Amino acid sequence: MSLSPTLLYQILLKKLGNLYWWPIDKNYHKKNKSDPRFEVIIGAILTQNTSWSNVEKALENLKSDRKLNIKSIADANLKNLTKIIKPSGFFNQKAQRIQTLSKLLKDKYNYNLYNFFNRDIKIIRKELVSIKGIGLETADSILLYAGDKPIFVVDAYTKRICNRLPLDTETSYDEIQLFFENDLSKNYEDKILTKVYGELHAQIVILAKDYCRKKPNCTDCPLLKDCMFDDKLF
DNA sequence: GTCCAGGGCCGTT
DNA sequence: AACGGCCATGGA
Repeated sequence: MSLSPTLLYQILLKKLGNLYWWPIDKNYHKKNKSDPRFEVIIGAILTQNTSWSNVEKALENLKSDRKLNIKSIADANLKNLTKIIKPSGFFNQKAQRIQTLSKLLKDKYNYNLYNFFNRDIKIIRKELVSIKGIGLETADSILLYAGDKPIFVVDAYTKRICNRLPLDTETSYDEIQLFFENDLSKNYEDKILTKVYGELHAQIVILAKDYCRKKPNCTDCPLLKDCMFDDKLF
């Protein structure tokens, strides 16, 4: 029998456990900290084709300058912002991108992420994708990890794993996303779907980095028994 | 030194 | 629709 997204999730959950990516601390007010949802939004853009360790450096720079908030980035001098986020790479485009989005949150939503996220998922997604520099994956990462919305994020790793296992799905972003969501939503309650989608995406990233690499490292792979890919032919 | 990272845009075919 | 070049730092 072939692998389904649900079975994939169950296997990875057993082997890798919960990864708790970008957990949103809802008591951040009491700790006098900045809104963690905004940090997730900025992180989602800074991590485009970039290792997370580099993104962390850029986020630390923003924090130590007290610039990790909507107003500071919206009103920042673009050249200065570029310098601050330099370690994240592609700094010219990324500075522009985080400023464009921050200005939208400032001008149209009055700095209020509740106003921004408390709408239909598809409407928010369309608005995000209409911003130059925010594509489908970045938009969905923001919706899932910052907006707490049940939407499955598809990345290059997901596509690679679908090809290798294989998982029987089409190749376009939206088709792959629907393939995962249709299957998982049949097997899990609505109220935990956001959690399931968030964990599975994170688990797939770990799987692809540690085992299902470009040059595959199948020894000790959690999916060895369930995978049709033959690394001896590679 | 080489490879690659939790993409997206733009131009060409 | 699909593909190539480009953007750039830092760790393995």
